[in-house]
Amino acid sequence: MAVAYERIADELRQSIRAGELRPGDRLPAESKLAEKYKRSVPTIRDALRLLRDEGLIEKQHGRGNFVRQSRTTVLRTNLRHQWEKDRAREPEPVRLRTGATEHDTGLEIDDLVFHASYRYIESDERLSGIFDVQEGTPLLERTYRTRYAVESAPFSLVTSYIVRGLIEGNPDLLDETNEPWPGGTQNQLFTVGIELSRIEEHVTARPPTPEEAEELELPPGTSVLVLRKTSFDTDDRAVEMSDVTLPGDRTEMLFTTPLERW
Amino acid sequence: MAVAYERIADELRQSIRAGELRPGDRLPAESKLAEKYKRSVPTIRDALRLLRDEGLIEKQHGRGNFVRQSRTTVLRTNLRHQWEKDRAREPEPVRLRTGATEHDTGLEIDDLVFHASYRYIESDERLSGIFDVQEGTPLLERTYRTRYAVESAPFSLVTSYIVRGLIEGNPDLLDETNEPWPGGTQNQLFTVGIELSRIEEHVTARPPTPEEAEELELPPGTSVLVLRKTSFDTDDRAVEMSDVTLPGDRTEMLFTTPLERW
DNA sequence: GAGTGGTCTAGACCACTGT
DNA sequence: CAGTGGTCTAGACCACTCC
Repeated sequence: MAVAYERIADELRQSIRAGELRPGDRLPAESKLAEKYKRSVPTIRDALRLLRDEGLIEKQHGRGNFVRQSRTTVLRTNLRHQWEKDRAREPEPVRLRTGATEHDTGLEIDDLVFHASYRYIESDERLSGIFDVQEGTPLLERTYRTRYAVESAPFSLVTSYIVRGLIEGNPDLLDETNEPWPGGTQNQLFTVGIELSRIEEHVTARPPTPEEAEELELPPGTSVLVLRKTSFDTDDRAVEMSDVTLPGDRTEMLFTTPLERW
Repeated sequence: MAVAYERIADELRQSIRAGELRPGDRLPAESKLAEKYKRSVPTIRDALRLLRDEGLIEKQHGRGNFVRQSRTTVLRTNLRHQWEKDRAREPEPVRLRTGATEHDTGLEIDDLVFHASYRYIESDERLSGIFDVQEGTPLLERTYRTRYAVESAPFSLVTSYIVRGLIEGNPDLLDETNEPWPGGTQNQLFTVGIELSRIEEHVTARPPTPEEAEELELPPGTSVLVLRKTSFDTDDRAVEMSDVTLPGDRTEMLFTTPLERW
């Protein structure tokens, strides 16, 4: 026989799955549940923690425990890369109209709030391995935050690295006040004569660091998806790398792999 | 000022990150930590739960709290699809030699243990939408578990669906005792004249259900990666769909997107 | 059997929310 | 202000591991 807090969690889980408790509903107060199940409040809290870790409920200090609503999910596809490449050579008015994120999500530019900051750093061991340069080589580090205008938490944290020497031919690329750059990184690279041939995306999931949980407003128990995107030019040289952190509870990724015909 | 259990967690986290506590090391007993920090045992346990949710420590009943070792991670790439397609028309001796998982991971067939079971079901609303068939259409449901020979937990739970009518031309495909089928699903489809043109993979992360946590031996607080793979034939018809559940703490996925040249 | 973590009690007081 | 969850105490007893 399962222990008390598991049994209580089972009963509440059942109520939620059966729809007796609907998304947004408040659960009875912890003290009420303690009376009902004839257990102490800490035991009730153990049961509720189980349900929270399963993503079924959400605790709100001073208000109660609520059945969770799913947040707006963000779709990210790998078709965006070809789309962005096609767009990179279009004239500025076309590039201004929409970006890759809007292309993926079907949103308008005005629905999104975007923030960028630039920093100059020197290549460390990890980045030197990726870009095949000596340690200490000057890099441009670009940090991006994107969120819905109507929500407070960003849905992606992006840190992008690029070898500074590659883009110095166009001083506009070194100035963060030019962000958001119409046409994105592929257009930026196009202005210095670089064409991409391939994108690699490395995907893992892990628990958030406390800092990530804070910034993404992640409920405890939620993972982050970590995507490392590396762009290769036509000489098969890594020219740009981005670390992308995405909230696991509201991100969907779609990868399409075409196959050669027999 | 942070509360007591957060402050204790911070100190322990710092010890782990600094390497004073190394992977595999046992932490002092909870009662010892309670003495050291002059707090009650439940407060110490709150601190340890934080670290467990961050994946830094692992609790072992009756033994102690241990700094976590990372488990063997499993790499899954989308290059495997083209590789599997190329292999599908090879003669059986070639197909027997190795499978897509071994191709991705660099392992030998003997390193892996594989289990399959078949079941006949009728199409529900969701599956009917994917395969564009009427509800109630007979489907073959195939369930797969794959694990390392030296570990007890599988690293993938796969449930695959296929419209039965598509594959009835080859009765061998309806018999689970023929698994593992050399050359995989793409070779199976080849035997009934089906060629794939495209694979879509839909990736999300979420907390495991209690059943998944049990089967994958996931420590509490770990997410699962959920991959829904849909295979399309040369008429752009969905011919096979798999739900793949992967442990988030030991799975890496690599997606390569080739770009058309200017 | 000694030592460990797991479950549980019956409270106390604090912090936050909404009226 | 009343009601809610958050933190914390100081124990008790149980279950598991290892010697």
